[in-house]
Amino acid sequence: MFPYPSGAGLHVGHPLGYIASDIYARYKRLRGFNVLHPMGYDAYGLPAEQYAIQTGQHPAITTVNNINRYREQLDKIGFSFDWDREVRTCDPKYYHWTQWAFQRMFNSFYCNTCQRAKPIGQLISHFEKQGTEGLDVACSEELSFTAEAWKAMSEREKQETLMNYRIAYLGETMVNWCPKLGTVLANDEVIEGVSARGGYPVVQKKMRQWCLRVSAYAQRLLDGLDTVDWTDSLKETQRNWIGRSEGTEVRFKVKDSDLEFTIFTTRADTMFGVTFMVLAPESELVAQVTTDAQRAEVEAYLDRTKKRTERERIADRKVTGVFTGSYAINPFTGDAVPIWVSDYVLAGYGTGAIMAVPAHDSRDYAFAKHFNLPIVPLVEGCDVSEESFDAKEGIVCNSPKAGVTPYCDLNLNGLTIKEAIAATKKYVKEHHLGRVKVNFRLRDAIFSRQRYWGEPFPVYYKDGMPYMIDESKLPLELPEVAKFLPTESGEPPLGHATKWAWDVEKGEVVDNALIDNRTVFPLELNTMPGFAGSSAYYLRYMDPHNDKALVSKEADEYWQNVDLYVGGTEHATGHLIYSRFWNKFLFDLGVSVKEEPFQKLINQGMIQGRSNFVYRIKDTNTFVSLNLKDQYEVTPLHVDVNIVSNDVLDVEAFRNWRPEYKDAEFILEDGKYICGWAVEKMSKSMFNVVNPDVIVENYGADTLRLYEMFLGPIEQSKPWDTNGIDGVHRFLKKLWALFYGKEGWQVTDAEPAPAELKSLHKLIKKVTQDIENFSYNTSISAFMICVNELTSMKCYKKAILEPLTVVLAPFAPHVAEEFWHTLGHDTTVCDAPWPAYNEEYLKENTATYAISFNGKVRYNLELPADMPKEDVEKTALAHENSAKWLEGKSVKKVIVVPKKIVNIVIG
RNA sequence: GCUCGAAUGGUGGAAUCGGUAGACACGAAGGACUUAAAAUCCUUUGGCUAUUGCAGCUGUGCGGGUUCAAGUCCCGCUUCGAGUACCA
Repeated sequence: MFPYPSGAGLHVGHPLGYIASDIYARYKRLRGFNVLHPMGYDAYGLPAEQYAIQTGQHPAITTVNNINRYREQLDKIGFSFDWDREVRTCDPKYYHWTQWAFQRMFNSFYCNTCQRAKPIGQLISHFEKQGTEGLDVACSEELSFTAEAWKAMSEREKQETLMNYRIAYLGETMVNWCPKLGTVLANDEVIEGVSARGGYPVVQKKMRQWCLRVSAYAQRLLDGLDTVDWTDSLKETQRNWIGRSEGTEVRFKVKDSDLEFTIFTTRADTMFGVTFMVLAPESELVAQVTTDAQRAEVEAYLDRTKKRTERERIADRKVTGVFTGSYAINPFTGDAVPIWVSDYVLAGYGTGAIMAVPAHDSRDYAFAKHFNLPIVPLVEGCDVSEESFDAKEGIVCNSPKAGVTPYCDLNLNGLTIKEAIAATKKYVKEHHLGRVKVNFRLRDAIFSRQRYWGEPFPVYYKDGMPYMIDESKLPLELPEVAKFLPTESGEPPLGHATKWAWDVEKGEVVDNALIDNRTVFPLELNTMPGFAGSSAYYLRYMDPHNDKALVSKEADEYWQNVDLYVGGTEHATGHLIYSRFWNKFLFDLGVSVKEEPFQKLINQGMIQGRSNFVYRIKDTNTFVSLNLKDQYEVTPLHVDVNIVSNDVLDVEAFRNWRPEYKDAEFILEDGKYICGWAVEKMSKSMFNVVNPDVIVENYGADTLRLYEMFLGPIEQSKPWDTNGIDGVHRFLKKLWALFYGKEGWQVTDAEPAPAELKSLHKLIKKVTQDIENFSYNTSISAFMICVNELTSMKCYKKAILEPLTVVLAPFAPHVAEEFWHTLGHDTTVCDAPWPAYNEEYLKENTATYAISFNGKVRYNLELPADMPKEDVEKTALAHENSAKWLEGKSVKKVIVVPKKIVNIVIG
């Protein structure tokens, strides 16, 4: 995953994933593969713009500076990136194709029957021939009109109608509005009611916004997860986010009225236990069903809920609601049940109306208890006096109730819940009471941002409706503005641009003054969100300089999709959903050859900071060492980890660190000041940031690479602790000592001994297997063992060191390169072939068997390695040591385990 | 609440199919070399009891179970982490 180049530069945690993929890339190259290992920058984003607002510095300048700093830092670590393929999302040559894809989405609709996107022209001809008859397509709302009605529509009406079907569409939707940031945010950019960036409050607001019909792809996004090699937990996160739910829609008539409305339920089996209905406050039905007697009360309630922000609703989950005065007729019982309004029903999910079955739904139960509504249990033997019975298991009863004349001929009594759901679905279908329906939690993505630093939309407005500028005129470049803030009239920052109008005839951007709404029209003022540019960048790497297409057919067919993608789990419900959606759309267009963009995904863990503390005695400038601090009243204070070594404070450095500590006094233990420590986020304010540049300067790039990998499994989050780095650094020095003795270069051409070959081949085998499993930390252990063995055997023979150098190359490329030249090669180590290991060398002559009795190991026995199982058994039983364990007992059976264990079971 | 994952020495972590738990590394203790320091090397290092009996017992969050054999499998808990949350 390419990085967002932030102003803080890289800390030691950022390169982790890049080191892991670099090792894999180098390994695959050594095995003879053509590897595409690229790098680029996700260069549009809020921080550069916020910085611009504060300082006036143009975000483009900030961004370039940050990129240069990133590049400098990355280069120090020695990555084998193919920099010729670098992409930057803010480069017009790049966002040309972001805009292009958006236009294609605008000009497409989603056909549910064939489960793919199609050109909007096909939809128009369908309308011309038969209106909406026989149409099964993704849409914002179900429309129904005839061919004649379509033809009678004005141009504007037609455009409005098409909006309902386009994959990129302008929609009037409830959005997450962040007043502080002055922009809307996507669902994944809001966490617990506040913005992910900055933590500012977010409110719900209705706005006309560009949206992407991601929901149309919900089923494919779900199914595709079965075809990719990702961790189960990440797939599970995406499944939850997509939230497929199979259920039934049922129509309820309103008593004494022509009105009817539809509810969605996954528990069709509970139709006989409905005791009231609930509408979402935002539902249009509320006004229609409210009786005059209740009107004042209902309106007061709506008013109150509107004022509550998302955050307040989360924080305070009191049961609230109001009766509308109307009743609905249950189509299964004929009963009239009251219709209520409550904010526990969401307008955005299902139909915005529910049937309440308090006996079997905890939320309905709480509501019923609060307003004293009846509760009818429907499962044999369940107790609903204290809480609802939500489990989907048991035998149905009371459906219908005994002794009541049946209203319909459906009887669910005696069925299991599963059977009852199926039976009800069947009944609903046959009697046209509703339909079987699959709902998804996944919503369409809101695609407009009221910001400056993002891709401009290639869109102009005519008669209030959006039109795409000609595809051949792309890219539409981001204009200059005087200010990066919203305008006085509340328009986005692009409202400040003076040259931001589109001349259709000339096909170019012209001055706003020329707008005449005949040939010159105003351009869109919103920009695209961060995920626009980061959704298809991997395709661009395959063919980065192509100005005719996002990617050529040849390049795409050659490289296909990403074999190995490395990045954090924090993108599970953002980038990794959008990217999959975007790629599936391009797949439908025939642009991408693979339906899933990322075949294998590895989630690298976060590197946390390891903070150090000093303890100041209250009201003094005296600091007390960790293990003596309990004798005083102390305040723990963060101290810069760079002046602490193995938790021992450099007292002098501390006095010089900040002026207020110049005269600090210390209470030491064993002559040292020991600091406390804690694992926290790596951040400036905790003084625990470790810069990779400093590590490279002190130990070299290879030590940094090795240590980052040695720290633990890639997937795991772990604190950075510079202390352990000496271990891997020592390993490199020992290896160096094999090549260069005290008298210098000492590699010989002598024939290697069997023990030396064994050591080498053990290493090659282990490293080969480990790299394939991304278990780099254990590989490095294997290197250390091998080098220790070779050192103790004083083996510095070329036949051993040469293959060793090659397998080391992915991990420590600089050192390996140096050795490779020393060994007399004028090629680079990257061109070497990966050495094969020979099992012959690994074979043992003798094997040590652990002889155990009833699972307890008692003694060891040396036997020839190729001794047959039966002979091992006999020898073990016959051995003199066995006699004392067998005394007075009989042998029940003997088990010889491949791992050289003989277990003798005795009675 | 629901879903998923994890728990192993002072620390990071090994243990691939159920087969001698603690590889490798850090830290710590002791020693060699050195005027001294750095660097390097050697020894010890889960706990307990021994240590001129060189071994024994115990031990992978807790309680059970399966098995000749469990860190690993099964059942029931505890704690921590991640995701998600009036989704009907």
